[in-house]
Amino acid sequence: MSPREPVEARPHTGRRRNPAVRRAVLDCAADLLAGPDGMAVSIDAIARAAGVSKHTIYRWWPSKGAVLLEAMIERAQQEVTIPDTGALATDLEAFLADTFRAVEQVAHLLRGLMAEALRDTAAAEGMREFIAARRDELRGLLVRGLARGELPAETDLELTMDQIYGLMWYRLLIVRSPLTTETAVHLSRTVARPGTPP
Amino acid sequence: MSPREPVEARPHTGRRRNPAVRRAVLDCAADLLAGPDGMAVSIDAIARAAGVSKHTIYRWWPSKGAVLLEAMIERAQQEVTIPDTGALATDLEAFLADTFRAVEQVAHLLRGLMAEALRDTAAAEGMREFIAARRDELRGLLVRGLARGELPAETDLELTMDQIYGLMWYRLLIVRSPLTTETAVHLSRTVARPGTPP
Amino acid sequence: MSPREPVEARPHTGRRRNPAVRRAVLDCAADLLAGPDGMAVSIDAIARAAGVSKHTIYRWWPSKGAVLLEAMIERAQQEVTIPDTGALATDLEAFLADTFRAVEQVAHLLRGLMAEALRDTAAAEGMREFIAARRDELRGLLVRGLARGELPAETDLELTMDQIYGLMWYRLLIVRSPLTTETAVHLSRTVARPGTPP
Amino acid sequence: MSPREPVEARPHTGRRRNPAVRRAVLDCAADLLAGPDGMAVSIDAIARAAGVSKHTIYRWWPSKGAVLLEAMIERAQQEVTIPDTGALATDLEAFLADTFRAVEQVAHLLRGLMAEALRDTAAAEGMREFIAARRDELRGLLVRGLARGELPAETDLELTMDQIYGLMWYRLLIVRSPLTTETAVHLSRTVARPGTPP
DNA sequence: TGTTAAACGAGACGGTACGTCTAGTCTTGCG
DNA sequence: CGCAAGACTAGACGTACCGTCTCGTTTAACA
Repeated sequence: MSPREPVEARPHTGRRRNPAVRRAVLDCAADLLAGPDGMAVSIDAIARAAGVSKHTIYRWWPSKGAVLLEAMIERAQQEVTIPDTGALATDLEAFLADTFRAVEQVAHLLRGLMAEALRDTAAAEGMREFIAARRDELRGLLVRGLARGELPAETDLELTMDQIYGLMWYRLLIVRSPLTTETAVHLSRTVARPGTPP
Repeated sequence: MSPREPVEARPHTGRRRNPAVRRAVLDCAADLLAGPDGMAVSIDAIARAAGVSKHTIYRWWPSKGAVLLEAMIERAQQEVTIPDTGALATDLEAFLADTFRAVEQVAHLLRGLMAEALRDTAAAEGMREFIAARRDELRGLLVRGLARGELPAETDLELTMDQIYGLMWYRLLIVRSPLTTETAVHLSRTVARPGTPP
Repeated sequence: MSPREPVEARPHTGRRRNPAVRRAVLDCAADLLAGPDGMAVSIDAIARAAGVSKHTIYRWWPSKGAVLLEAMIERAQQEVTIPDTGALATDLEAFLADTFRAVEQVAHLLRGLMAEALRDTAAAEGMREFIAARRDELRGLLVRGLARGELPAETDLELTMDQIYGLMWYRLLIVRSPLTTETAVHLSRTVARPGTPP
Repeated sequence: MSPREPVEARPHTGRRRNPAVRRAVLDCAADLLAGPDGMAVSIDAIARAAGVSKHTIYRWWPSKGAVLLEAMIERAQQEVTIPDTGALATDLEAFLADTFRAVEQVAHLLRGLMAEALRDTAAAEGMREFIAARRDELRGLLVRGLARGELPAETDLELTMDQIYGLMWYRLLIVRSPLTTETAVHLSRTVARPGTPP
């Protein structure tokens, strides 16, 4: 990611919220987090980088965490498609590969967001909501697989998901090892043993 | 945890490092984190609570993260014994139950430590070291099980461990659901399927 | 002064300046200054109280100081009559009593205006003009008295006026003691010693 | 007044308040007020100029007004001596000349302080205290003159002082005409008519 | 009768200051 | 020397106000 030019030439929009401002803030927040001193980005720094008044940031976002959350969501928006081919093993593999790819791209953001969420309750809540939504997608996938008998009947879905997302966050936040397509393959196999019958 | 009396009556030890100071700092740090406004404890607050000079803290620890790390280690020291009965399923179950119990007791500390580690590289490094040590214990357990054929030969141990510790941290940091003995039982079963042969 | 209703029902006047707007702004500015947190009234507060857009205020007045100045002038307009009975002592007394009465009524405004004038050169200039006009009235009075020999021939008129208006502002801004009719009487006597000959 | 070097090389004093810091703050505050954009000096600007943390300023002074007040007091400290030769006319003249000279030197400070006092009640209170002390000095002088019969027996001392100090502040804040030794002479004559008998 | 020009409300925006907070460094003086 | 006390710098936090801007609506004046 290039160092992003000083934002300029952003015509006023009068009494309407200026979308360019929103863009600039979210982009700069994301970029700064990805930057060299990434961890710990200040609102002042974002405001300065985006050529935006601090006041404007606080007008639209209640806290730093909220800015990072929205920046992350926007960047992660690149559609993790939810496959449904009828075979859990392949669906899960595709879903995870896709998810991991998306997550790796916003790894910096996610770390910064987490740092915020660990101090700011509101940020934590927002993050949990986002996570819950994503979790629902995976649950749907697994439920279908379970219904088709592609998972042991006694499988504890929540536990399974905790293992999957747990591994993801663990690598992201703590050990910082990469989340590759290969990881997705291996992981989906431990969950949906491929030989499991129809 | 009771609100811990104001530390007092700590006689000088002259030119020797005063162990009581170390104790007071670590204890107060841990207690404050567990307290009502837990997240985000300041060095000033710790110093005040411990009746200790900030300077003294910085003489012995390089940063806030280091204090929290050591506090956590001390508290977690309550010996997670590493069982070796010859049966992976039961050993793993015992180990995880023990680990989860210990972790739940220092959950606040771990969250505070993580918040620090996400900003302070040094703290992160210290934490990773501690985590690696703990991981080695689990690896030993699994390796023995693998050697006895209690795990599928093709099992990727690192991935398995990422799943286990991932789940643990995921619940700790993000979803904040409890890590019970039951969790340990279920989890160890998904890893070492009890019926798996010798 | 009653808390002044929320301004409402002010029909548009199209491309003509709306006199009701001017009224509302000046009245609200004056009232807010007289209010409990009087010192330091913001344009936003005036706009809100007057139910007027900030833009409208800045269309008609160049700065906050200008608004306060005009508000003060309007309120002070209650005609300080310039007596000319032929006797300086009584004329001066009447003039001062009248002036003091008027000034006491806009004391809040004058303090607020002064606060502004001490920061904003333009406001200061406007205020000086107003003051100079009022000063001219007093000068006329004194000049006539001097011509009639009711003042010592060597009297320095400017110094005398500085003493009179100085006392007034001094009490207004600094010691905040009241400017009563009695003050006017005493003051006019020290200036135009009543026994002074014809 | 020269632009005052960037303050530097100010050795720590440990747990003792650093007098050099106090000096730097007061000096820079005074200098900035005297500077080209004199009116409206910010705490940030003072801190920057003095090479001092804002926090340090707020540790020792409760508000901007308090800083300006102390800066003014320090600068005005250049001992207005209180003469007592036994002749009111000459004593008063000397006192006023001295006072006016001192006041002219801190005119900028006094204006800035007044601007603050008109918004900040606490600053106003502090200023009033200082003014009252100075007023007491003058009162002593006049009381002695009155006792010696150098003033008309019916003279209202407070009114007289209001006229004197009123003129001073009026010129300082409003008309901005200079307070010269000549002013002192004229003024003292209107108060203590030189020919007034023993 | 339409068209245009200005007044107006709403309120976003950049800039700048406020006063508070924390991390981490430093010095004094006691024991 | 170890330590308590606490001053100090750096810089982030979130709030407030100023004066400028643009939008969309409303009416009066002009074509």
